[in-house]
Amino acid sequence: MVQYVFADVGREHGVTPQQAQLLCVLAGGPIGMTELSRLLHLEKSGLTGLVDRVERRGLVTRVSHPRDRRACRISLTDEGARLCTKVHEEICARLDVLGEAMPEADRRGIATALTGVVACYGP
Amino acid sequence: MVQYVFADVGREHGVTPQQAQLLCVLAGGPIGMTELSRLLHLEKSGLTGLVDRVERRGLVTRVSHPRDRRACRISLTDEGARLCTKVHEEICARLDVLGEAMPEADRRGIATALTGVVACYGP
DNA sequence: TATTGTTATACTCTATAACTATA
DNA sequence: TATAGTTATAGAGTATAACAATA
Repeated sequence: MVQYVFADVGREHGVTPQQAQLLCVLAGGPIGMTELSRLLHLEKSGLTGLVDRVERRGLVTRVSHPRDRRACRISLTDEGARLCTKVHEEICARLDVLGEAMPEADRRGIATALTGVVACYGP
Repeated sequence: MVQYVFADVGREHGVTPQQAQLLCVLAGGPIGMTELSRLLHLEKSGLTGLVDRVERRGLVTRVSHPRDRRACRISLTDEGARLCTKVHEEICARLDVLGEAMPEADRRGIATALTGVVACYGP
């Protein structure tokens, strides 16, 4: 259900789930291709195309690394950052609706437990 | 993380996440294309191709409806059922490992709360 | 030599629109 | 007319392998 919310909100803003995920990861600051491919569980070759398509829409740019001329870092443009914020807010709003079906105590319990799992096994 | 487990296990058995999901849905018994497209949040046109590819691998078959000659129902083959069981068990095993990071009480609390949410909003 | 990122290739997934056959 | 499913088309996602440039 979370995936469907992600896909629906993204589609309404003209981005695919993978593109939305890329934007969300970049919200924390620019990242290089190798690190991105690790975070997104994607081969670098596939990432090249994904970044190409999102760059073509003006949502990210490749910024060349000052000291390593092989490398680049992917950075959100202003438009990309705006879209990212909007999509993120909307996803959270719809997920909050799902959360209202359960008692406050359960919500907090789940948050705590899952935070622990992610801390152990997460990215 | 659940998605990654799903993808990893599927790949090790030669099926994509979407194909694995199709097999899992069919584990409950044969289903028609229209109903399947609703369950999988897929357009019928896309479903045709998905079923084609899985059928080509001998994991499902189209069974024609006895009374409505337009319709067919998709059914797991013996091989498909075997693969489905194996993949399902392996996914559960790996997710159990994640669950071990949290106390038994949390696990049960999450199961109960999420079951409630799915009952409200799920498929 | 190892690493960074890209290109080439081949499939798979997905949506839209137009279509066939049957009800 | 309405419904079940397919075909056609176009774009997007993904893995593998080979590659170029730089460290």
